[in-house]
Amino acid sequence: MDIFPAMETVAQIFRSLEDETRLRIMALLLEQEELCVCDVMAVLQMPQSTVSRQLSLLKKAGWLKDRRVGVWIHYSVSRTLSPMHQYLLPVLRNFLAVTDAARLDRERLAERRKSCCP
Amino acid sequence: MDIFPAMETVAQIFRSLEDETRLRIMALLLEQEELCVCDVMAVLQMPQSTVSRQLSLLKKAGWLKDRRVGVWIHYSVSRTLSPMHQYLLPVLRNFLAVTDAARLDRERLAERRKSCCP
DNA sequence: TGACTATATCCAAAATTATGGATATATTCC
DNA sequence: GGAATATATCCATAATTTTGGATATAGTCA
Repeated sequence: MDIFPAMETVAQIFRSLEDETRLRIMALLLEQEELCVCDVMAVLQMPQSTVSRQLSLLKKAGWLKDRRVGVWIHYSVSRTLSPMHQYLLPVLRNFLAVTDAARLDRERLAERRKSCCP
Repeated sequence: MDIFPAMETVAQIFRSLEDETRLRIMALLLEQEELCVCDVMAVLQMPQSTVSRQLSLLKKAGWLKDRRVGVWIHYSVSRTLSPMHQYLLPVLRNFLAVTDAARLDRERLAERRKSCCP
C-alpha cells in the first residue's frame, strides 16, 4: 500500500463522510474516547443494525478501531490514521462539533451517562 | 447563512467530493486557472452531458465559479470559498495531484494545448 | 435571418447505497 | 449446558445518484 492513495481511494475516504449518521458518530467519538454500539444506538436513536453497519463502515474506511470488552464492542478513533485521514481530522473537529445535531447528541449522551453505566 | 454549516451541509460538501470524475476535475482546476467544458471533455474523455453536469454540481457545491467567454463557459476554482471549503483545499492539493489518474489527465491536457487553442 | 458551435437541462434506465427486521454469532452469568 | 445480552451479518426493499442520448438554450459569424 502506497503512501499516496489512488484517486479512487481518495474518493472512498470522502465517501465515508458523506452520510449524516456517520458524521454524527464521528462527532461523538472525537469528544468521547470510546463508545459501545449500544451507547451510539441510544444517542442516535436508531436501530441496532443501522448503527452497527455504519460503525463497521467507518472502521473499514480507516477511521475507527474496535476492541471487545466482555460482551461489548468499544469503538474509538484509530490511532494509526493514514496521512489523508490525518489531514481531514481537523476539518471534522472544526465543523462537526458546532452543529446543532452534534450538540443534541452530546446532550443525549450526557443524559445517558447519568442514568447508566459508570 | 451561518459561518458554521449544519451537519447536513457538511455532509453535502463531502458528498461533492465522493465522485472520481469530480475529483479529476478538481485536480485539473487546481493546476490550471481556467478550463472550458470542451477542455474537460477532451481530457476526461467523457460525454458532454456528463462533464457539464459534474461541473455544475461542483459549482453548486461551492467549489467552482463560471464565466461566459463568447460561446464558451470557463470554469475555475471559486475565490470566495467557505471556511470549510478552505480547510479542505489543502487536502485536495496534497492528495489529488499525486494520483496516476491526475497525472494522465495533465498529460492529455498538455497534449491538447499543443494542438489547439492558444 | 439562418447555420453553427458550446453548453445546459431533461429523461428514463442502470448502478449504487441505505434501511431495518430477521437471523446468526459470541460472550457472560447462573 | 441454557438463558440472556450485545453485536454482526443477511436480505429484500426503498431511496439516491449516475449515466448518456436527446433536446433546449444561447452566443457567434456570415
